[in-house]
Amino acid sequence: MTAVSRPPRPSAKGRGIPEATVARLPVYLRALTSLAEQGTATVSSDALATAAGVTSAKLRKDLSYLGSYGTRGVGYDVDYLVYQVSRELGLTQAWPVVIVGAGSLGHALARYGGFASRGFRVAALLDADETRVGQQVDGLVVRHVDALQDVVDAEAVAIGVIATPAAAAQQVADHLVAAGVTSILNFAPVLISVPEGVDVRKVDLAVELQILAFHEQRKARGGAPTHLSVAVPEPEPASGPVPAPEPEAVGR
Amino acid sequence: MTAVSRPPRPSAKGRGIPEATVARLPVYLRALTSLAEQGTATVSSDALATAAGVTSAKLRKDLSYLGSYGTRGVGYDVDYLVYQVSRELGLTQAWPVVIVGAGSLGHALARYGGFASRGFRVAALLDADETRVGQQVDGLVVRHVDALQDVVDAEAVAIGVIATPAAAAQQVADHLVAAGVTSILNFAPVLISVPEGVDVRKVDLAVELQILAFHEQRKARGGAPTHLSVAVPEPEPASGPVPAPEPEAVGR
DNA sequence: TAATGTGAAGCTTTTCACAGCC
DNA sequence: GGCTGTGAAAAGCTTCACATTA
Repeated sequence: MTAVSRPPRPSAKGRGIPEATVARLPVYLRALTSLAEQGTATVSSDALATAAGVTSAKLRKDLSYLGSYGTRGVGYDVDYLVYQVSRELGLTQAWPVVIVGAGSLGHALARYGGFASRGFRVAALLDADETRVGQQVDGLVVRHVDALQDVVDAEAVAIGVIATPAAAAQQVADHLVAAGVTSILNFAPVLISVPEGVDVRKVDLAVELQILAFHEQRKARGGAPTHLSVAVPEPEPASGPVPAPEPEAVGR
Repeated sequence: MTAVSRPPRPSAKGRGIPEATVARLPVYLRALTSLAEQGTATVSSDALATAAGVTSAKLRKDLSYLGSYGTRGVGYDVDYLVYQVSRELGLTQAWPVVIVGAGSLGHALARYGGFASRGFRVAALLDADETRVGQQVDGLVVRHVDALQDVVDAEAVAIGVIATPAAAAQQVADHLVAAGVTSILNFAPVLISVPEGVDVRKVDLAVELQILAFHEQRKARGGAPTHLSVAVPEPEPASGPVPAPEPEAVGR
């Protein structure tokens, strides 16, 4: 079985914040930061939930895993909650991050402003292609991927981002792990396998679009969204494994 | 209450594929496509599950929502399953997509190869900045965002991608919706609100990194991952809403 | 015999609704 | 009076384990 992502067992019985909650904390943090910038001092669970796009019950339950940071009858102190959520997420320091792959995606990531403002710092932008090495990207110089170990050692990098083509992703992941990186954000459209103890998260543009397409198709049922077929090969059921005739009433 | 994303009620009782399953279908499709390219004709749930990074039980359960496309004692016909999953996702046609925002992210998205090969086609790359209009990106010419309505009408675009700065995102979303787009993939780090019936999915780089940071921090507990503090403001509990002294044994 | 398809059990997440506190 | 914090119920998702079938 391929080892991939291992969210530290959510239900470590009692202790531990549910994974679903962890995934929403960054959203709350962004909403809170925005409120703080607008000068809002206090916010109710209702108002914050609206700003974050969740229900107030969910928000309160989520925050309750961190502790009791609100005041009944009043709400939450924005600055204080920003601090608590940041601390919980481990953002009391700027994490150095190494990006491997200086193609257009790597460039875009390196130039992404939300990086610096939200707890991260690009320690290096690396590429295996000599023609890209030396390129200047937003004050950063593309270095050869051979420098990976040096970068990780010098800056105690724990998080790596893979922005290479799919074909190179596994090898890059191996290098990252070997160099000591223990968390990886993978933009390559391929499953990478890593040893126990290394976390991997995946972002796949096509997957997101395909999920949208699924729902879009259901809305449009009948009204063709485009003109004609283009993508998929043939409907041919191959040799003979097709039991059901027409796949309609799919039901359980 | 802000209307945001509305996954067509997963549990429409009996009918309908669970949202969690829908989100994995694209992953299965990618694994299947890869197997097909390698010339594999038949695959067991075990092998496919490994290739997709899930358990075989989950895979079988997921596929069972689509119908009975396997053969007991044998497995699944790869080509046939590719077709069935594609059809379920609505990928029997190439969906035209409009990208708004021709900054480095917009460029990267427009040049993303996985786009064309996985069911989508960039109908247009738009930007509000006149200095970007006319730029050539991979055979595509950046057009002014005023052309949005024309593009949507001419190519029956249903899906839009927002790759603008956060400040412009809501306005762009409004324009997309007004033009007739009913599915939006939002890369801007801000919550956009849209009317009922429009689906929104979000991709936020910083959120993904922050989730990784959370787990990374837990692993490293004790071993400082970097040198010192940089990001967050002050620990000051503000005026007086702090009930708990030290936030440690958070437990329920 | 080998591997799918699926009820049923177990777990996680969400929602409800209200006691408790400011 | 208003709003948080949280048990309890409901819904959703995953895993188990095995009857079923080619």
